[in-house]
Amino acid sequence: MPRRSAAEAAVTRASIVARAVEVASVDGLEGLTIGRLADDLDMSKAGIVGQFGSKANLQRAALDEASEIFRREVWLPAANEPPGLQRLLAICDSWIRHLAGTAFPGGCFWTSASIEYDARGGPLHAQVQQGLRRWRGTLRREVKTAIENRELPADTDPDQVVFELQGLVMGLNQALQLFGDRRAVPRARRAVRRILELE
Amino acid sequence: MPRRSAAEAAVTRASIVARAVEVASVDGLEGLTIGRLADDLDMSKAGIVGQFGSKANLQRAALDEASEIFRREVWLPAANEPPGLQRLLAICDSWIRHLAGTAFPGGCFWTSASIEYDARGGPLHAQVQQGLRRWRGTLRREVKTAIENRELPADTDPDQVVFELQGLVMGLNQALQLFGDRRAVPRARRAVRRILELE
DNA sequence: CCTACCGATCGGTAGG
DNA sequence: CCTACCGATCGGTAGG
Repeated sequence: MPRRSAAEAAVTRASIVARAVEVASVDGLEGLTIGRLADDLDMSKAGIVGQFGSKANLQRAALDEASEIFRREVWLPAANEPPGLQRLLAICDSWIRHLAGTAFPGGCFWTSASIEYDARGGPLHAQVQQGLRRWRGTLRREVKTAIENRELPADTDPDQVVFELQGLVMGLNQALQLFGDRRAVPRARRAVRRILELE
Repeated sequence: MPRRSAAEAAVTRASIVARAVEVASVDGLEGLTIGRLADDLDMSKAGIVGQFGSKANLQRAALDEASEIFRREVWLPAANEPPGLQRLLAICDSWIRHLAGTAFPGGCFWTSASIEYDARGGPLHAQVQQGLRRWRGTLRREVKTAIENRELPADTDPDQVVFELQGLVMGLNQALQLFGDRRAVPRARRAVRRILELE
């Protein structure tokens, strides 16, 4: 018999994950510790371990939650646009807005996770790789549709565009987080138009 | 009286720093631990602490060494080129070669350090910020010279170019490290030409 | 979800 | 640069 109802446990779990996302966005997923989380949330370490079984599961849950936030802030606002250039531009718009906003105190969660696990093995490496690979696929699909729609030049290379957009966003994140330079936001918007050869 | 000569101590110190750079490039500067380093080098923890005084000093030394490697691999090969577009292109060339090479097992040291400290306070935040700010200044100077030389269009925005180049390199690092995608190297070269409007 | 506890490892010190 | 040691914290378990 659990000491709390399933509903109460779910609320607790959600609050743990929310705090874990905040901490990880600043200190990294490897910087998460169960003890600090317990302290922040005024609960015992065992209470946290009991919910997730292990630190690795907690990290996975935090990455899943960050994923969901990204989907909500970046993909969903663009999902209703017509496929092709219009949706691609909407995605870039909400993507830049997402980075300029306050979703994560430590900046782009995926960029951090990518750097953290790009040279490390383990399950989190695979999860990060898979998430980013999927996002690249989403972008590539829209570029391809835009080419088919003749909204972009026929000789556009979708992989080149996706590559350049991904880098752009990482540069924006650095300018905003490391230098606090808000001028990077209009620069990023301008770079999007240049990458798509719209100016 | 030291137990070893100053020359011996310097050799030891250099070997510690070299290993610290390797470890930090994979696990981050925060992932460095004195104990692991001592193990890797078959020496005692006290031997390491004795050389640096504290973990923070060891991290600083590792970042300084990474800085020196960057200077040697990226700046020096371009330093003899005439200022302006030619030197800028040489820098981009050696920069891309540096990232595609094996200088650091975990990929671009500065990108990792930037992500690690962009939302954290402390002395390493300042050191990373200063190093990257200086590099941006170097790039901007070459862009400005290229404009004065009429090698780039008069309406080129140096800060825009620097911003885009910096992002490009971060994207290249992700493609190479997280995805092991060597096709990103020619893509990066092409993106340089696009950013500078040379194609 | 709590208290009480485990062995391992952390950064660092004392003293030679 | 070593041995021996410090208190603090790590992830995690036992039992309620």
